[in-house]
Amino acid sequence: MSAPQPPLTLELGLTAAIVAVTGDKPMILTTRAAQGEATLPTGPFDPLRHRTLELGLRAWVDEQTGAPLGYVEQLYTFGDRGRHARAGDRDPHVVSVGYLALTRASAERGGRADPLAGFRGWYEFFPWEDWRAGRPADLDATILPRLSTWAGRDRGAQRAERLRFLFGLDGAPFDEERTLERYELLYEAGLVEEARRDGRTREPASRLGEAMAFDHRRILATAMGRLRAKLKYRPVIFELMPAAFTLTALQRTVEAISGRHLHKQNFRRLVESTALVEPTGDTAHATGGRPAALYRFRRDVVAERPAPGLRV
Amino acid sequence: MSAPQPPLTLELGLTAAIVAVTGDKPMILTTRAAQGEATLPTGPFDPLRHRTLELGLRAWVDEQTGAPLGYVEQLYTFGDRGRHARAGDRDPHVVSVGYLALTRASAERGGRADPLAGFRGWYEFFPWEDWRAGRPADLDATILPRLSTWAGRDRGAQRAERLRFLFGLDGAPFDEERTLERYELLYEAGLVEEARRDGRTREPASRLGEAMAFDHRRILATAMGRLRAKLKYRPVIFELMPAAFTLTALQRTVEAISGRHLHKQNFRRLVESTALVEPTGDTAHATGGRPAALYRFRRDVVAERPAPGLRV
DNA sequence: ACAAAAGTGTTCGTCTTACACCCATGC
DNA sequence: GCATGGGTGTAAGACGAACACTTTTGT
Repeated sequence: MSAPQPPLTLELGLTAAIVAVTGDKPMILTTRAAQGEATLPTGPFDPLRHRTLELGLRAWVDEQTGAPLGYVEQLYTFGDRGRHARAGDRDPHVVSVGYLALTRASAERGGRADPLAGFRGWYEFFPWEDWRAGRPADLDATILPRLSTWAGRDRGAQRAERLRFLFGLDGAPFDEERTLERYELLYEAGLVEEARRDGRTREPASRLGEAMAFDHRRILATAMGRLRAKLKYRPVIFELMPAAFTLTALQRTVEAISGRHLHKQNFRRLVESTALVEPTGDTAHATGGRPAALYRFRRDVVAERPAPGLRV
Repeated sequence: MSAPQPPLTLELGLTAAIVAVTGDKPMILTTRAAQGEATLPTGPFDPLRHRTLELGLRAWVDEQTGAPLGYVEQLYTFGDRGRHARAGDRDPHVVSVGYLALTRASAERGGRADPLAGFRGWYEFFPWEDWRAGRPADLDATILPRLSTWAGRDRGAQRAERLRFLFGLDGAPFDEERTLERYELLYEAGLVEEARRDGRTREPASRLGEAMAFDHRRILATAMGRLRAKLKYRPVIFELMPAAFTLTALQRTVEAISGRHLHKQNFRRLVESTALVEPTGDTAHATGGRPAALYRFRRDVVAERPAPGLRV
């Protein structure tokens, strides 16, 4: 910490976006930095203890949160931690590897849970990504007016076209997978708190969703987009479901993740066509109304074979 | 190098799969390790000199090979360099970040080219991935018989089903994007040289494509799969084309990358529907036959907007 | 019996796939 | 004038999107 002997140490950090769904709410495991901003759980990679990056990640997530991770996928490696390292820097340069991990909501409380950690709804950080009840209110109220001003400062129509394309304006289809691109557009336009913090803009502060520390909201955006895309070609949704579930519950979960409303009949036909589930024989007696048949995921079908997802 | 003072240093290596296409041959830039096996070009990441990983990559590739990189995309970060680091290891632990990069074949020869470096056809390393002239001959001759034996040693039918699915057996469609999964299956089955080298098998040697040093063939497989997938939703193919090209040349390039034969008429309609190209007005007078109209990529359409690819 | 949620059958339009033919040039 | 590759129109089929209605329970 004092002697600047080796030129610069390199440290590898692992940052995880740990996702669960409760009811119709997609959740993300966060902790809280000193400044009060939410952070994603982060741990160091120690090559002495762990053979691979993923094993290292599983180990410290288990130690710190007790959340048993199901599916884990590497997202991206970030080498630029905000600023450029300079000769003479005594802090080690941190390279961080972002991960997406899925866990079941019921298993939320492990033994040794970090008291600061907790699951939060991910749309609190990305209110413009929830289109389940149609176009989000925030969008027309605050986001689009300010984005239009920003796009207007562009000589060509490139910004305007990008805006139209990414936010599904005048007839353009909304592509829910482009979460990261939307976040980056808002960052460029100086409308998210992170852009102010990084000194990229002088725009007045605006609460466009809650900010996160470092570039963690960017990592979360990457995770959301990746998960939304993955749903369609891999059966990862079942990592978020309990052992037995109704088809409506499955649909609610897919809707929660993808942020869009789905057609009930088409969804059911789709699920049936994939043959990924089978009835357990039991029924769930809901609050009021007809009881629903319970299904389970046919793990055997997928075990060793690349299996399809739900192309919603 | 002698005193084991800091517990273990971590080093970050950048490994690039640099792709070009000449005529109908997809090429990969390789160099040669001491043992004679081909390697992908690799360089260290120095956080003092470069702000981001990608800038670091571009810098040393430019220095060493003179190849001007167009599109660059991060693939994956590998933490396990074959074996587990142990306390007392004096070598720094190397974590490597794999990249896919595209360059134009014509620009192949830069100034300060490494004499050992050169472009090689990528199907020399992956003969089973070239389905342009129908199912590859090697497949039925040597690969499938040995894989069938391997699958037969499985009590369930999981291996057999996976085999059927990945290699497009009896009616199953061949999915050209699953390059990595096919390579990993061959590795598991002990049929590639790398599996023998890692001590994973006692199978007799077999020349199933040329082997590469370290896990470089695995990185190349990742790059191939990613590029094949990317073609379909981003206009990256034009990074491999000269400024002006005929539609047939474009089709040959797409076919070279994706490893499949395409329908001429459908390909043309597809290209037209995307509006990604426009005629230059000139024609190319080929060896024999009707001259072909030349086209150029409409860079303006894509400049700032997420644009579609060629969904072949 | 009535509300509330589960569950199903059918039609319509678009997008993909395939086939067969004509055109312009060099030798 | 014929071989060679360039270029196009049209029909059949597959797939996804939208629709409205019946069924079964709890209160």
